[in-house]
Amino acid sequence: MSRRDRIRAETTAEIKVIALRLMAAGGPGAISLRAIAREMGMTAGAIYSYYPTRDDLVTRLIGDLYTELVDTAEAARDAVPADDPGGRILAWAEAVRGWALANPEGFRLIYGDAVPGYQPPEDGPAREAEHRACTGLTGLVAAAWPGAERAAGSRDYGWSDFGEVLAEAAREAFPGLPPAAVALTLRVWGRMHGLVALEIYGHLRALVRDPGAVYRDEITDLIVSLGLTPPAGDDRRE
Amino acid sequence: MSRRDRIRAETTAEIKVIALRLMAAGGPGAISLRAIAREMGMTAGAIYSYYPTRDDLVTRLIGDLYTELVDTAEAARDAVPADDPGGRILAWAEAVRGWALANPEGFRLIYGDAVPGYQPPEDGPAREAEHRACTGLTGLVAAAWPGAERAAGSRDYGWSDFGEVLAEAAREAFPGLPPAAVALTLRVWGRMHGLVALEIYGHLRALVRDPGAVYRDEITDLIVSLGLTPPAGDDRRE
DNA sequence: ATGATTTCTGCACACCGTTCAAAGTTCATA
DNA sequence: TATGAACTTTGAACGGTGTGCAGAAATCAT
Repeated sequence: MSRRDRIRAETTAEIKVIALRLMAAGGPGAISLRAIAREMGMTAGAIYSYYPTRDDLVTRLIGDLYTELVDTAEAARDAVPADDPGGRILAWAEAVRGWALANPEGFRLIYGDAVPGYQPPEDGPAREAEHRACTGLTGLVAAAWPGAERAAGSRDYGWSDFGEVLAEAAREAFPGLPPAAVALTLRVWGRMHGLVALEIYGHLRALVRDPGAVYRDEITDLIVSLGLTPPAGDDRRE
Repeated sequence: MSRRDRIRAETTAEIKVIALRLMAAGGPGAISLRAIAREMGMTAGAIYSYYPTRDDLVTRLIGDLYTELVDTAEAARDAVPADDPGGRILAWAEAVRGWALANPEGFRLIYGDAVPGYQPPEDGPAREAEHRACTGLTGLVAAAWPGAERAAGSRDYGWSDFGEVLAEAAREAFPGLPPAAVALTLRVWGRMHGLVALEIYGHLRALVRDPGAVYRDEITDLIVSLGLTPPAGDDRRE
């Protein structure tokens, strides 16, 4: 690796770091090539040597952030013994919410309108992270299977109901798991996502004092509905 | 009402209509004063006679859209007899999702990043519509009470846990309803919101062929968890 | 040391929201 | 009906944005 390659890698990374800082400070809209270049003592045009366009930079950012989010969730899950599937679900959910609260702009970048006109690419690190998240959630549901079967509803799903990538991955990672479990996984995802999205976008701010308590109730109910026993948290508000 | 007032009202409305069309066509980011003025054969500066700033226009748009969404949901609910609370919940949920699919950019405007740097005001039509939505949902939960009590979790909530406006409204509209029911209402909201948000923002696109079926399963499960009987829909996929 | 490759500048273009003086228009009133 | 006030619109300006491109500058391989 030549000296120039090293410097190039450093510059590429520095751009991303500054972009992240700008985003954390002023929201996704504050990510401007000119502002980045200004902080680096460069001209805006110079950035085009590292990222072909602004959206590519945003794409990379989303990939990094999503990966970080999934890393956090996986780590939280793995901190709970595998023989406590309910605890693992709660850990995952709380990790996601915690990360979202700590990185609200990151959450918006991942799950909201990144930038006006931004179109997420079909693949790339972000999709890969989302795939990891999906697999992780499927694992949580699989750990509750077949006890959770009664929560899966009576509709009969087939593998053809799902995208090839997801179906393939689910069948390989969790042999014997029926398609209905994957549908349930998506519902679990939605359930973990809903309240956090509302909270991050400020829709709960004026309504409830401790959104975390409501979220915890929701996840606890989710765990119970999967036929698992939720961790014995104190039922009092924090 | 003078002639000038009439023309002014028409112009004010036309600006909003064009803004809506631009948004539907190119997303929230396509709402530009210059583009609006261009379509109206005016100059951008002229718009400032009608809206003090661009964000005010967006705020009005959000108010209109949110009101439309809540109107739709309420109408769908009222089309189901009151002695079928489960059916009313399903109707509300499906109406919300249907509206979101028909107006994805509107949904983004309401529940996502409207525009980079946009800060939603504390009050206004949007907050009022959100308040109506909240009340509507509380009504749906109230209709399931006290049967739904077991879904409310064991945490003990007090009225002080909620915003004054919400607490006041809930106590007045549904006397005797305990605070725990309001917490449950927020959870119901989150549950209705999660999958729709994921779908609108494209996170389910590559994963599942018929997100509507999964959503219906989720809402059905929600209805059951409230101790109600869901409408007897056919269990087959559409 | 030379030639190729990469990086960066500086300028240009087109777009954006916003402001403002001046011109144009409408309206109420004397 | 004439006049003055109120309102609307223009057009230019300012500062901001992403994006291209010619050419200068720096770096690297040979």
